[in-house]
Amino acid sequence: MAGVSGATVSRFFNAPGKLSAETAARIKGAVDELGYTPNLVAGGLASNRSRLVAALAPTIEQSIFAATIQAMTDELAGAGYSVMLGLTGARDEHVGQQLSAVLGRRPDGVILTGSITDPIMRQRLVAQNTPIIETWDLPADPIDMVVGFSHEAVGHAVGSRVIDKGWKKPLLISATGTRAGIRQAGFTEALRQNGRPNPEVLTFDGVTTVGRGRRAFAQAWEAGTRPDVVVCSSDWTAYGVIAEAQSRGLDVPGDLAVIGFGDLDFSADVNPALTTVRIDGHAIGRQAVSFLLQRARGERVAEPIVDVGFELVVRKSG
Amino acid sequence: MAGVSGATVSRFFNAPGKLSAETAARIKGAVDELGYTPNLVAGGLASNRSRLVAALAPTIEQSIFAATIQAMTDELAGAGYSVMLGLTGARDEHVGQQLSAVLGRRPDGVILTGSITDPIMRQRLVAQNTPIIETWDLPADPIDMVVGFSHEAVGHAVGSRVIDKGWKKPLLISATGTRAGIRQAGFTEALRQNGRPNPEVLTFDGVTTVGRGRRAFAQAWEAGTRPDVVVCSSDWTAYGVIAEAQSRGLDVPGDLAVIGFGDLDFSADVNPALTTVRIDGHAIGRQAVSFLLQRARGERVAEPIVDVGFELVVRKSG
DNA sequence: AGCAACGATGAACGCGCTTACATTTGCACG
DNA sequence: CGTGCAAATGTAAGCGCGTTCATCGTTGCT
Repeated sequence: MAGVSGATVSRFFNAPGKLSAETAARIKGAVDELGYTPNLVAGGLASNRSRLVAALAPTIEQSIFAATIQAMTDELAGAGYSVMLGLTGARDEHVGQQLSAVLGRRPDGVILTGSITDPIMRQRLVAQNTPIIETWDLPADPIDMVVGFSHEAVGHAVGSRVIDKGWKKPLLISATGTRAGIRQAGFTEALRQNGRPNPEVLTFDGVTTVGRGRRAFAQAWEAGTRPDVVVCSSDWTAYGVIAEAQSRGLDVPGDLAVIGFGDLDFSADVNPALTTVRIDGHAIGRQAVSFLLQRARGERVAEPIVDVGFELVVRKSG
Repeated sequence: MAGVSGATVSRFFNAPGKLSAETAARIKGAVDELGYTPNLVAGGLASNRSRLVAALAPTIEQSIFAATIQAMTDELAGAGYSVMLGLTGARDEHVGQQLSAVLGRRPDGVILTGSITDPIMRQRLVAQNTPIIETWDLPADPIDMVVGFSHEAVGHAVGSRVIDKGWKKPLLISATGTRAGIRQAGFTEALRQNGRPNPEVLTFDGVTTVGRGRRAFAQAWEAGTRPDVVVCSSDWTAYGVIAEAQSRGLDVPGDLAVIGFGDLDFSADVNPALTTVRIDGHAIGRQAVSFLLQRARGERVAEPIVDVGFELVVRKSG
C-alpha cells in the first residue's frame, strides 16, 4: 500500500532513522489506514530477541514483591519490553513448572525473587544463556546477576536492637520460607553473641496476613507465652500481632514491643506506627531492569552483584 | 538423536496420543538428555496460537485487582498459558501504550479491568479478533465478554445502609477514577431517593493507601467537617480514616462510622473490624479464564456476561 | 493370497518477520 | 562528464516450529 518492500516497513518500526522522511510518511499513512500492528511473535523468531522478560515471584497478593514487579513492569514497558508474570507459590512449589513455561518463550531476561536451589533447574537456566537476575537475596553462589540484600544482616540488626533495648523475652513469629529462616538465624546469632538463649519461635505456613499474625499471637498468648517483644517476618503479621495485643488490653509498645519487616505502604500510618525494616522494592526492580537493558545493549555489567541494603526504621511500635 | 523427524517431535509435545509408546519413549530420552525445550515463539508463529494472554490492570500494588491477577495467573498456568502483565497506571494513562505492546504479540485473549473508553482503542481491539474479557465492571456497551458487577448498585447499597442506620452527615472519601465515580453516583442517588441532600465529597488522585485516607480525613476534620459516617472507595482508605479518627480521640463506630470497599485480606482483622463491600476478586479471575479456555476450545460461550455480584459485609466499624 | 482400512511417520511448505547483501540513486569532486 | 561514495531501498534466505498430505507397514477380513 505504501509502495515499499517489507524490509522497508521493518526498518520503519525498528530503525526509523534509516528511512527518508518521505517514505517514512508514506508508510505511516498506510500503517494508520490499515491499523497495522507488527507481529512481534514473527519478529521475535526472526531476530532471536523476544523482547519479553519473565518475572517470577511467589505471589503478588499481600506481598512485598509487588513493589518490585510494579517497578519492573513500568520500567520495561518504557523500553519496549513486555513482562511475563510467573507466580511460583508461597513456598516456591511451582518454580519448575513456571520456569519451563517461561523458557519456552525464549525471554530476553529472567528476574527471580530469591534463588533457584534445584541444581537441574539451575542447569537449564544457565543453558539458555539469557541474562538472569536474582533479587531479594544475596545468594552465596549466584547464577548471574544479583540485586538484593543480606537477610542474615537484617536478622542481626533486629536482634541487636532487641539487646540494646533490654528486651528479655523475644518471640519470633515467622512464615516458613528460606529467606525468613535466614533472618531468623541472623537474629538468633545476635542474641547468642550477647550470651542470650535462643528466642521462642512460632512459624506458620503460607501467606503472611494480618489474620495469621493475630491468630499466631493469640495462640502463643493462650499457651502462656508472655513476650516483651514480638519480631515478625512481615509487616502484615506485625500489625496482626498489634491488633490482637490491643484487643487483649495490652499497650503497644508499653507492654509489648512489635517489630515487622518490609516497611509496607501502610506501616507508618497505623496506630502505633510500625518499627520495621525498610526494603526498597521499587529500587530493586529498577536496578534489575537497568542490568537487563545494559545486557541487551551488549554492554558488560561491571558490578553485577548489588547490595541495596536495608534500613531499620524505628517508629512507635518498638 | 531419537531417529525421528521434526514432525514426530512436534506431535510428541502437542498430541502425545498419536505416537507409539516406543517412539514416545525414544523422544523422551533424547529430550531429557539434550535438555530440549520447544521454542514456543516459533510454535506460536506456525500455529497462529500464542498461548499468551494479556492481563491489563491499573496497578498491582495496594490493589484490589491483585487477587484477580493472582487467580488468573494460577489458572492459566495450569492450562499451559502464560500471562503478560500490563500495568496501565492508576488513572489508566497507559492503556494505549500497553494495548499496542500487547496486541503485537497476538495474545490468545485479553483480560481488562474496567472498560476501554477510547473508540480508536476499542476499534483496534475488536479488529484483532481475539477473545476480550472486561472485568470489575458491567459496561453498558460490552466489547465481548464481561465478568463484573454493578458499581452503581454497590453505591446504592451503601447509601441505603446509611439511610437505614439514620446517619445524617455522610462524607465520601474517594480516589478519582471512573468506577469509584459510578459508586459515588449510586450512593448519591440512594440518598436522593430518600429526600436527602448530596453528601460531602472529598476526592484525591492516585493510589488508595492508608496514608491517603488518614490525610484526607485529617484535612476534612481541620476544615470543620464533622461527619457521622465516612464512606471510602477502598478498605485501605477506610482504615486510614479509622486510624486518624482514633488518633484524634474519636471512637469508631461510636462517634464515627466508617465503611470501606473491597473486603481486603486484612479488613476483618483490624480494630474495629471493617464494614465493607466484598468483591470476590479470585472468582472474577477464575471465571474470566474459564471463558477464555472455552473460546480456545472453539466453544461458544452461552452467557458471556456474568454479574458476580457483591456483598455488603457488616462488621464493627459501620 | 489379496485388498481395504487404519495407525504411525516423514517430507515439504509456510507462518510474518529480520537481516546480510545487492542494487539503485543522488551528489560532490576532480 | 566520469568516478566514487554514501544513503536509501529491494532481494532473498532463513528463524524453528505446526500442519497437511503422502507414504509405509500392519492388521483383519474375505
